[in-house]
Amino acid sequence: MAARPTSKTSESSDKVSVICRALRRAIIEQALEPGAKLPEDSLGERFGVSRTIARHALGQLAAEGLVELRRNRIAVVATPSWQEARDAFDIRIELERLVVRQLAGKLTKAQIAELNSHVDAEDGARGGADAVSIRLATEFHILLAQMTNSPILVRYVSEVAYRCCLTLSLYSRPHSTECAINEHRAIISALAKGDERKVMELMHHHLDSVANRALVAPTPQRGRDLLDILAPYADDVASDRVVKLPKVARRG
Amino acid sequence: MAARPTSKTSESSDKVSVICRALRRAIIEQALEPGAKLPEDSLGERFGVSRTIARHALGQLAAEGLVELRRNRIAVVATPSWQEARDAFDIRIELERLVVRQLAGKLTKAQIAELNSHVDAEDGARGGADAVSIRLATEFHILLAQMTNSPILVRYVSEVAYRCCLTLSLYSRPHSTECAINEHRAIISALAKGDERKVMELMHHHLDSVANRALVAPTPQRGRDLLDILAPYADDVASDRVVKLPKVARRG
DNA sequence: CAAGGTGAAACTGCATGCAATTGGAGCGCT
DNA sequence: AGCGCTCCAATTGCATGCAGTTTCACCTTG
Repeated sequence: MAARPTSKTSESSDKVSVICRALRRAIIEQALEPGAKLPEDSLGERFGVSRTIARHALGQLAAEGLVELRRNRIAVVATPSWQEARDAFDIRIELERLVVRQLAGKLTKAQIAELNSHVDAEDGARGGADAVSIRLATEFHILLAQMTNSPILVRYVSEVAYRCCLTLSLYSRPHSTECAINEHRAIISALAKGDERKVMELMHHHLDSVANRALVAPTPQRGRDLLDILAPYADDVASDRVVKLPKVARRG
Repeated sequence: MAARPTSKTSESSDKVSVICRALRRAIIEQALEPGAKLPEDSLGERFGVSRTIARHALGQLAAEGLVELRRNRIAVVATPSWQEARDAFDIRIELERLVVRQLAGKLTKAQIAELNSHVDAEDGARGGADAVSIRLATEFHILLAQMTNSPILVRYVSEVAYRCCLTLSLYSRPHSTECAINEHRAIISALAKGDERKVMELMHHHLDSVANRALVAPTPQRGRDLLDILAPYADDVASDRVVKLPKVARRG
């Protein structure tokens, strides 16, 4: 069970994939906030490709849930509801428990070293920008998933982790990354020991506490803006077209 | 918790989405076998759209893992390895346990009726084509997922279920759908009773037995064709380009 | 007859062009 | 000012065109 052939369907060095990666990163580092507009033209211009390609990339990202695509409208960075955020974390917990269950006691020394050095990097970035810390923390989980050698699992864990990352920028308050790092270390050590139960419990607790720390409250009223609040009520109206709102402060 | 707004990012009535749905269905009903070629031109012609659209659809399906896309080559219906099939089922088990856990004891009478009538339909189709039985069985699981009102969960369960469906056509022997139907009924009844533990156990057992019945053996030799058998050996060669095979019977 | 080379057809990768839709600034009316 | 209307720039939806790559039938050669 040393090494399975790695890639197959995903992410070659297509221009499309390049743009996807760039946007994904920009989104999880919060350079692009939820709701940010992503016009095909501008994207194409910025990346030096035609609209066709930019459009295709947006399609992929929409499939991953990072981007919202509405017919005839400018694509925007996704703005998951609080409930969706919670759902994403629930799914993530199950998937990552599966990851560590498969990994417990099966890691090579080299892999453990790789994990440790990643956490060291997380540690080193503690003083820097929040965005980088978040990205590194996310990448730790993806790194774990990759060690299962299961492309499907990698894909799902990555996707759901990115989504969670996205929600952090919406609902999170300034957080201390410190304990998360310690939890990462604890997980590595339990993995090395091969204690399956323990590591699953650790991962569960880790993600659950991240979720609880991040997703502060059901936010009954302080949703992002009017549109979000009214969205459910719009179901009765013909399409998803809201009635027509008086001018109101919108974020850029 | 009556009804959350349904769609958002996914599957409007784009031409692209239409094609995706059509192909997805064709694939899971095995009208398109794994390995079948999907040239953009032909697709476009058949669905009365341009290559651009067909291409975009293929991109989406590739993101779902139903189609394999290799640069400059004709897209083909995915041919998952046995290991990937097993991985898919493992993930599916976790996801669907999550589904029924969320659903236990929370279904309305109408929903239970809907589930029952679906299983009746499965029952009715027992005499007919295998393809239809398989599709209906898969749709039962997707129906369950939809009742969670969690779009993310719906998406992942659907995707992974389709993938599993695909693997069935590769590695399955003629199977009896009968017991699967009974298991579906048992799940409904446990859901209605609200017995969370029981229903999770039932679902686990159900999927596990489907997987074990389907994924017969590591299939050391009887892979689909020469190319598959040789694929691992091709890793040493420069790219993924196999050495050059003597002419040999290929399907198609 | 098998192995290898060759050219045309098939196909993909990508850009561009055109029609249709949207959104928002500006204007007039109250 | 507030509200509604109109019209134009911005933007998307989609088809088509061209260049580069792959595939495959056919032909040549040993």
